[in-house]
Amino acid sequence: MDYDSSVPIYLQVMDAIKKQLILGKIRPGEQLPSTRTLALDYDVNTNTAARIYKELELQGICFTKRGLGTFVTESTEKISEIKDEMANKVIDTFIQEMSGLGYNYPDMVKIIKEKETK
Amino acid sequence: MDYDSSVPIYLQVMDAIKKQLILGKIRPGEQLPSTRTLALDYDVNTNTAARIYKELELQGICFTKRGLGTFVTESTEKISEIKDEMANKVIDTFIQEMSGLGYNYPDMVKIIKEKETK
DNA sequence: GATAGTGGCATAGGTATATAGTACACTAAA
DNA sequence: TTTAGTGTACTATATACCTATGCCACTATC
Repeated sequence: MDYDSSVPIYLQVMDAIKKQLILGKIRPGEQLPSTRTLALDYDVNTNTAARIYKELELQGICFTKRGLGTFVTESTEKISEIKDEMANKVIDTFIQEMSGLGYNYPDMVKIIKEKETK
Repeated sequence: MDYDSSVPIYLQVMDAIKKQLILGKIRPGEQLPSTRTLALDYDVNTNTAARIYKELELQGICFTKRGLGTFVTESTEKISEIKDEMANKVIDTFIQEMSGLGYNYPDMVKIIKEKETK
């Protein structure tokens, strides 16, 4: 995985995991890799891996059983909630940025449709 | 100005200045505020203000006359170049993020049109 | 009980960002 | 020449992030 040096790594990995959850590549209730394995998978330090799970737990996305491992929430509602939340953030950012650059809604729609055909 | 703590301040101010340029609020060739004034305006340190102009100069957006001040480039082509560059970055990021969340082009268009009516 | 695998914690060091404060060099105008 | 305003440079400090390393506590299994 390539990292954008202007964004903390732990946030980028968190987003990557959340996307896997949203796309169904990780199922509800499923056990996540151990912190040490995650560290290897994403080429980060074990402390960073631990932080990733800790923050995801704060967001209600996973839970931890000490001595056993870390597991994804079983709540499908929570997962679709996360999806809406992430999508809204992306959309709002896009609209705000484009407005700031002088584009209006029809401009945005037009641009996206043009991109589609390419 | 409110700052997003997850993005370096100097980048956020640079973007703000570039937007003013794109929207015509700053004219080609116009003198920019002094580093000390910029620091006051944006509530940052003088060193950070100096860095902002230094980085903008690296991007060809402004130039400095020592002892006189910092001035915006007179090239209108450069300015429209910057606009295209910024817009393309925003658009590509949007499309990539939304695709990663499982949305396709028609979805995106639909969402934006919905936002417009609100 | 011993072992392996899990999360959790503590210490230390490095880098980037931002701040505070000070000082210096250049330019134009009084 | 003096002054005010400009950019530039330097040191020091603080914080966040990331890494490296080691150790401890819990759980399941042998």
